[in-house]
Amino acid sequence: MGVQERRDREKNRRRDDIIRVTRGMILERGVDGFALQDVANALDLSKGTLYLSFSGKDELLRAILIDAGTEFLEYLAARAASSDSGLDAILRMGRGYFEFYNNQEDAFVLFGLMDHFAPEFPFVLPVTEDGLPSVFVGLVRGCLDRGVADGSLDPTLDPEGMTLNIVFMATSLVDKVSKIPRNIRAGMDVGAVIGHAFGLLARAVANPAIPRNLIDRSFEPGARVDLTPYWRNEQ
Amino acid sequence: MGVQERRDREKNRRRDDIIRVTRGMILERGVDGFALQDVANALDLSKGTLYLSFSGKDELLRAILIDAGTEFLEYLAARAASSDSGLDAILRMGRGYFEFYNNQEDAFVLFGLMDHFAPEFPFVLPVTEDGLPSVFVGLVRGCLDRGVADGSLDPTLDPEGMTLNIVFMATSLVDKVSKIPRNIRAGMDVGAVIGHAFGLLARAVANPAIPRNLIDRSFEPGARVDLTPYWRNEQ
Amino acid sequence: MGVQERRDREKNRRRDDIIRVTRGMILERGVDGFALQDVANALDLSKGTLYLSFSGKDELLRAILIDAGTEFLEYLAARAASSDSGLDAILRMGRGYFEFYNNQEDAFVLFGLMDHFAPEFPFVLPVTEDGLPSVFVGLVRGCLDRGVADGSLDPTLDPEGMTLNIVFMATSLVDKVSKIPRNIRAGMDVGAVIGHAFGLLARAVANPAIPRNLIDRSFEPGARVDLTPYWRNEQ
Amino acid sequence: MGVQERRDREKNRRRDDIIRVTRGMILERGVDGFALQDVANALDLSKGTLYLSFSGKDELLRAILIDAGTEFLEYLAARAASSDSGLDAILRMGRGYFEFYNNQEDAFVLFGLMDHFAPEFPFVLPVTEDGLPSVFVGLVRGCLDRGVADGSLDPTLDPEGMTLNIVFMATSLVDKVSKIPRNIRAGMDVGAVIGHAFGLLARAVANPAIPRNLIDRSFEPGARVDLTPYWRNEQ
DNA sequence: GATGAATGAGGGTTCATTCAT
DNA sequence: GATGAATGAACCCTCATTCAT
Repeated sequence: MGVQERRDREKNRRRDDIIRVTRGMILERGVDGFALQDVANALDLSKGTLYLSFSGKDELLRAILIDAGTEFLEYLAARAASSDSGLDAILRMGRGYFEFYNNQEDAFVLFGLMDHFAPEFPFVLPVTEDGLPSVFVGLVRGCLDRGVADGSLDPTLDPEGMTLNIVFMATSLVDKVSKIPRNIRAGMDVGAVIGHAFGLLARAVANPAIPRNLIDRSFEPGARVDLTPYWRNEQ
Repeated sequence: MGVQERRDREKNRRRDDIIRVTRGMILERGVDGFALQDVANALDLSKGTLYLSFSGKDELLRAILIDAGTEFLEYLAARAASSDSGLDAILRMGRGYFEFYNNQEDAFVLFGLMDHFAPEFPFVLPVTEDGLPSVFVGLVRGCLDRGVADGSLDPTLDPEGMTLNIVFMATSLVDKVSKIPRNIRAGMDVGAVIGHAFGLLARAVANPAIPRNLIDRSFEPGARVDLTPYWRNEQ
Repeated sequence: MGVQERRDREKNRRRDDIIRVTRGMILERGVDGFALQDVANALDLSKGTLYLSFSGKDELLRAILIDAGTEFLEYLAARAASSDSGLDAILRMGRGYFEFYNNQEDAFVLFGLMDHFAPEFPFVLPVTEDGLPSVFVGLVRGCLDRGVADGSLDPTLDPEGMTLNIVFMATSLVDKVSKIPRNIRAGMDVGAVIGHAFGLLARAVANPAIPRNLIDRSFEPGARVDLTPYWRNEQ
Repeated sequence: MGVQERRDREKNRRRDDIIRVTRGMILERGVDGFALQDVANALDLSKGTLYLSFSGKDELLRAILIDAGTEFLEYLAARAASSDSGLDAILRMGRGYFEFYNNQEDAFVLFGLMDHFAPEFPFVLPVTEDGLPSVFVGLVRGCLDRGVADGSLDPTLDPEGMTLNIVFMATSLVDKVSKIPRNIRAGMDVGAVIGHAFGLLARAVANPAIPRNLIDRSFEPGARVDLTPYWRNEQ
């Protein structure tokens, strides 16, 4: 009993070690920039040992990238869920993007590599695949639909088209950041860039009755701005 | 002399052939999806001959991607040059993005691969490298400075920070598009998505006195909207 | 003692399980088509456990193939033993071949793989090795000697040379059948082909005074033909 | 001109070298008993160089085995073609088997490996594949049909069934021989064994009016026996 | 006795690059 | 200048076997 348990723990630890080292190599040298031999060496393992935890390089990469993607999307979904209007959900997701980058830079970057690794599942596609893409697309679409219904978003909005645009832009930013070499990234305020971009998006979809500067302000860290009066009046 | 000249012409033609074929292969199969042998075969050349025009695969790829980048940036620079205000320059560049994609999709896509291939020259960096990046950065910066000076842009704008943001977002979109597989791209109105994104950017930087819907309208194909009255009044 | 006994029984059962599963895999995928891991998985054992019963893959395969060979040869030996003349013994062994194939196709096929796996003990060799070969060779040789002595076989026969020929041809057929993929084998009347071949052999070695058609007839299933009058007369 | 020619010659020589060495290794150690590295080493080449002549191990093996098979079948076809009756054709092919073995032992042996290597084309199948199998099957079938028509073969013969039997037996012998290790083979009169087997086959299919001993005699090396009177009388 | 993680040698294949011709 | 044969390092992957637990 204890033996089995310990073995599982060891196995998980091994798996985690491999993932950790590989994550680092992906971030450092890119998906094609390292060999399994490198991973094995870094862990003082033989190459064959890696195959006990993963069926091959493919699965290893997928595991890492999908993990990162899932982590990211779950974070965003949680943010959106705790909102009280469609606009609020959009704003929260936007801030989430920003905050997630600052806290989990690596996962954010890895998330951006998904398309490179699995271009057959581009996140911009509104197609229903049995994978993560639809999660993000569905997430954004849900916020827009909700916002149009509750009046917090521009009533003339085309939810379907705008979903595509937002997803496209959001994932573009992620992709972009994922390809900036670490050392250069360190010298940039990437978080601020991302925040700005989402500020723009919010302004584009909000109910026009809401003063734009309030939207901008709501993106400032720790801000607590109540926008409801503006659009509730309109209803 | 005539002999020398002809030799040079031949050499250039050879070089162009190689570039042309390789471009196609990059677009079709990706940067890592083809071998030099494929290029040689397609041109009925021997593999070794390629090394007479390029010092290796690396240089070949660089040449192609930088060509594409140059072509793209020159197009944008020409658009910006023929403007009569900073805002107009921004709008022209935005429309240029849109139009260039529709007319020169390939170059647009290849431009987007630059970062993937040469991440040491990311376009987002405002640093002055001896390469293209500074061209784009300088281009955008010039428009913003001009617009702030002539009143067509938001006077409260921080030109340096906003340059970074715009370049970042613009190149993000390009990168993103460059990674969508051709067949999927064909089913999307990518041009429209790009157009939307730049519409948002323009709204963000324009002088607030200008009605937003006029800015939007100015992005419609073939539009001729005169925005000058609004900001000239303000001055 | 009881404990020891039970342990032995368990050990034998384990060994038999391994052999059974491996047999199936050999027949299904060929000698090189499976890994020890597959065997272990099929039995819910660990790979290492297999080494408690067998010193390695080699010994395991040997055991299986030799088992199959032994089973086959014992069957033939029993058939030959219950005969009342050399010719009868040959005929019985021939029919035995045929019948064994129909009843124990798998063992027959595995028997044929012996040479492939252990070509150093080819069954055709009349040499006395410390293995099975000599059993078959001795079996056939015994029948021929007996038949020459009792007059049922062609008196001009060279027992030594003919033994070689018969063993060679008989094992050739077995080998051949063992390499026909199962699905194709299912569509052929392999038993009939084998029966024909042995009919030919019997005709070749019988006392010429015996009408050939009677020999043929004696190969028909369930036939009871008394050939003794013909050669007894001759004596 | 001369350059191209010489290059081709060199290339062919290289290819032939590889084939020669590989043939030896197949005969010595079996199809699975050697690695491309061994071949490369034996020729003082790098492993990669082999890929200039063959697309992989598969193609190399196929080339060798199919070459051997073609050579063998063409030899037999030529023998059969120069016959003056169905029986004669059978006898000639039989002697051809025998002679080919003595003269071209290696090709004979390699021919026998075809099934092992490409079991999807077993020679025993009368199916019409676009490959060698049908050649041999068709060859034998043609002889039988001819012999039944001209009276030299047993008129009660079932050509279709007998074709299968003969092909089966003939290829069985080839297979068998191909698996005997070279050193052991050297101590056996394999040619004689093969000759005997075909003698039996001939006796089985010949017109019964022909004395069997004459058939036997016709298999002796250099024999010139006219069997026509016997079956011509019957007609 | 049983486990299964770990090994490590080896296999086939690809490809950018070199260099004698 | 042009060739293309040759290289050799790398890469991913498989698997029989060992051994500490």
